[in-house]
Amino acid sequence: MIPRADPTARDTLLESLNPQQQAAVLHGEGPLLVIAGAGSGKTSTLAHRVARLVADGADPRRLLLLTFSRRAAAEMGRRVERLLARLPGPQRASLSWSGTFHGIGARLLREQAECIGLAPGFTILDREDAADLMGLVRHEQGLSGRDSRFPLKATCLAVYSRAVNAEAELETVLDLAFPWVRMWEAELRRLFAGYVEAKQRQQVLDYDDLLLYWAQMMLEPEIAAEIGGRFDHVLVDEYQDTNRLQASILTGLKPDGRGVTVVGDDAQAIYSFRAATNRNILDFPGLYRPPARILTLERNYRSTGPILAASNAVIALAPERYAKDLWSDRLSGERPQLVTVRDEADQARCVAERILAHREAGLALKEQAVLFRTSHHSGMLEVELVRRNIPFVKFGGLKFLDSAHVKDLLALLRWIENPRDRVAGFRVLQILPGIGPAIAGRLLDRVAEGFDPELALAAAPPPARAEALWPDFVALVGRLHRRAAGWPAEMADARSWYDPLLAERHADAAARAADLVQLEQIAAGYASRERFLTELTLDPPGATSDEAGVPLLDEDYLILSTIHSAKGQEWTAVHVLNVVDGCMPSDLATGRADEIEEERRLLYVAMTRARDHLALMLPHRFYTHQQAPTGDRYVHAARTRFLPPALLPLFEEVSWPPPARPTVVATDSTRRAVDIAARLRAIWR
DNA sequence: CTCGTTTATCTTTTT
DNA sequence: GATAAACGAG
Repeated sequence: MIPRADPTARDTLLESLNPQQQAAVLHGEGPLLVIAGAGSGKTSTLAHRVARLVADGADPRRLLLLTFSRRAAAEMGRRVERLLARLPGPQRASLSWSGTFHGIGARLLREQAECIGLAPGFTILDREDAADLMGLVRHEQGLSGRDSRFPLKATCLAVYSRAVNAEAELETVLDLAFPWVRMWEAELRRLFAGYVEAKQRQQVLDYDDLLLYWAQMMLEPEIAAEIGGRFDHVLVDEYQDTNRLQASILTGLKPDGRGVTVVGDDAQAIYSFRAATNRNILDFPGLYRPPARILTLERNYRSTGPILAASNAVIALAPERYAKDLWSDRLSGERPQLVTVRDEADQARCVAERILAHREAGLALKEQAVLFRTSHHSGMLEVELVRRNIPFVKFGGLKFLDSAHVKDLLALLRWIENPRDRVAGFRVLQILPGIGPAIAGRLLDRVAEGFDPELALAAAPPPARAEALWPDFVALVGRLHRRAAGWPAEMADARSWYDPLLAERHADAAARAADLVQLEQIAAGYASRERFLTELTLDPPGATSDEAGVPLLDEDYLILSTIHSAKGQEWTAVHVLNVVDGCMPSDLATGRADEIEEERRLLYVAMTRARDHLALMLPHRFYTHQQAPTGDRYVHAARTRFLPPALLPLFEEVSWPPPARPTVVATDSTRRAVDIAARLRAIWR
């Protein structure tokens, strides 16, 4: 039992908080719902609550902190650690149960595997691996080919995932979210059954299984009591982004709501495509007797008055939401800007220039961010930034783990860790020349039957074209299987086997080999092969930058991020790209009213990331990526429907390039000449 | 059977 | 501009 801390520690904790925040921090044992507006100190309040509980004697090892996204989890963990470090008294154990739902789920399942009939050595499929497995089953069931156009493996996985996460019938999911594959219902059902069987046979779990098995496990009264009893408090951040499955996990952990705190903001719900539902927030209070207490944080500490006014106006047009009015006393004369540019190329140039101007004015690149709806929207800007030597880090689109060579090497490790993992084995065997799907399949069958993959492979007739490489490969499998070299030395072993093959397979082998060196360095940071594989799939390196590699932490760099990945973050200056109809709302999401509402909240989230400076970019036309055989390339875009004329007075409208230039037709070539000059100068910089 | 080439289709956002 | 089916040469 940790001794009660003295009351002064408590007082110090509360000092920096406003009365509403203090109420949330001091609230006792009953269920608590905190509705926290953007920039209202939500994370901070939750972190303070944790610290307060510890100051009052709670054992930090008996606290469970859950979030949806990895970034939020990391941020929360950091804040709590900092606060706990400031508490007086002997060194305190740090939080041992803090992370994403998926991460914590993986830990609990690994631990409880025996009790629920799960192989403790299960491996986890990331989304692409899961899609590959879906593709395999899809092929086996004869759903490929024909004159039919069966949905792609990724689409199949999306449908499956949606059904699982929403705890909904396939029929309903198809009607609501995937009407264009409606006619395949029977085949999809059969496919999903096969997919689930394949996963179980191979002892692999996909992301959804981490929640699904966890939720199922919580239905067993004995296990539920044991696990729930480990935690005195369960705190969930970003509750608006949780889905039915996650809500049922929470109920399973703490049926009576004692010690449960959830924090969220329905105005920032942007994950309904993942089956997140605002019903979780709305229904939360009524789950308990007496109902949960509701506290609202409405004071915004982040943004200036004009930025907040514009953001509030945008969200105020949403037909349905929790009533909540954010206010700020951060005065400023600067309204957010609506910057009209000709096209995406100009948008890239303009944003780059404005960012440099901010930096000239003393604002570090790290204090600035560029946000966009989809990952590829930043493509042109990335080119422009590289050209101007502006370092940046991009969040949202993974490249490192997605690249073929990295996946190859990881597949090898995963297959050794779990020889029944067919997706991994399939991939590994086909690295060898002369081995294609058919031979690989046969070899995998042999491996699955035996206990020792080395013996199974050695007994197999070496495929003709792979004959020369075969003995080395079999020996490597044996060493890895027996863990001869130990971790992380096996990583080097595997890499030295793969390196020469890489040279044959790819022209740019040098760059790829460098990636693998980096992977090996990352691997060295993990205690074991199993931990490495699990944690890398659940928490992959989130950022990619240009080929130069991820900048060192102390360097200055600009942040590029999808709006989804930007949630919970804030910057002094924010640019939002493509605030036009077709991008926001995305023309893929203009089907149903609730989809459009989610896009509105997305814009709201983007705008409320800004502290002092906010610019929304409006290119007059933008390039659509080969949408249809109609071949239309440039689309004329209008300002997003979320900014109707009535809201324009809240913004300052500017256009770029400034209209000062005489409007001769030749402006085009003049400006191009200026760009080339800049490029030439940049060569020597 | 493998593997390179050719053709038609579909594309968000995250764990 | 990636993915998957289909074709054709070894």
